[in-house]
Amino acid sequence: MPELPEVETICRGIRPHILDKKFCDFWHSGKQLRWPIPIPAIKQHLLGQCVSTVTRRAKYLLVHFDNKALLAFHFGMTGNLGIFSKKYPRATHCHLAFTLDDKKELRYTDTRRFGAIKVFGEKEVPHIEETLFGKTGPEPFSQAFNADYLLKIAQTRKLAIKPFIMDTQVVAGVGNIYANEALFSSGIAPYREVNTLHREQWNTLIRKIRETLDQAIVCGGATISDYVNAAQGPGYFQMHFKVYGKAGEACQDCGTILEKIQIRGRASYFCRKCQK
DNA sequence: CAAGTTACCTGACGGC
DNA sequence: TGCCGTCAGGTAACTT
Repeated sequence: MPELPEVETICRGIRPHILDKKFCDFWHSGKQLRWPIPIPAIKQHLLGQCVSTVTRRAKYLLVHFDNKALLAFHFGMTGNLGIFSKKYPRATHCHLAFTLDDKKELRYTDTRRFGAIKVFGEKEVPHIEETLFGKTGPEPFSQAFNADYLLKIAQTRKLAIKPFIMDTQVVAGVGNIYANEALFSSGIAPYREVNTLHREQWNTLIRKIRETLDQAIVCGGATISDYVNAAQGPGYFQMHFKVYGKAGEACQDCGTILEKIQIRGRASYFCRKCQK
């Protein structure tokens, strides 16, 4: 899916197009996403309302309305949002479309339908930090994501570092691609058990996770497979991966052939010499 | 409680 | 050409 940088890119891309616009009508495909599309809540809380802000939390994109209601999108593996002219035919896997008062449409597409859409009314919104994000860890750019925190939660666990940093309860927004990239940049092997990492390594990893995500956001989100940014163009620049998808190629730092292994069922790419 | 496995769904790709 | 297996950005419900 869109990992954090892609969600951030979609967020920044659609924000100027929907800010202060009214949600006048909607259409849906009738297909289920991870959960059913909440038709009654859309009618009750969103129609006739204007967008006040558009934000991101973890891998969720959040559309806030003047009546305090909230529309939350999760993109799963293949979800995306875009602004289209009403005349432009809907894509095959478009599952939800909102007509705005400028006659344009905000369209959600999702080939694999692993994504999710939730609506919260005014009375539910104050509780989403417990309901929607109750088990979600700190944002990677927040002060709460620090070495003390990681040392504390890692000391009793023997999990490999890669699934650990991909765990949304540990830190929000780091998926498979950027976990691989940040670990390479940190010189830490993906299978390294978390209770063996020292404070200095955690500090390096925190810094590299932030740098990796930040660079990807600057690049407009990675351009991979069917991901297209909210402006419907490719990422502004091709995000350059150092290890992801590069098994069999030479490490850019030492020339060793990069390897691919499975960790917890996820493809993990690394350099055996540079990462310990 | 931690950690491993499976399921959800479609499409692209490689081998035969 | 087509059939089959494998794999893909994520998450949550299972089991061990």
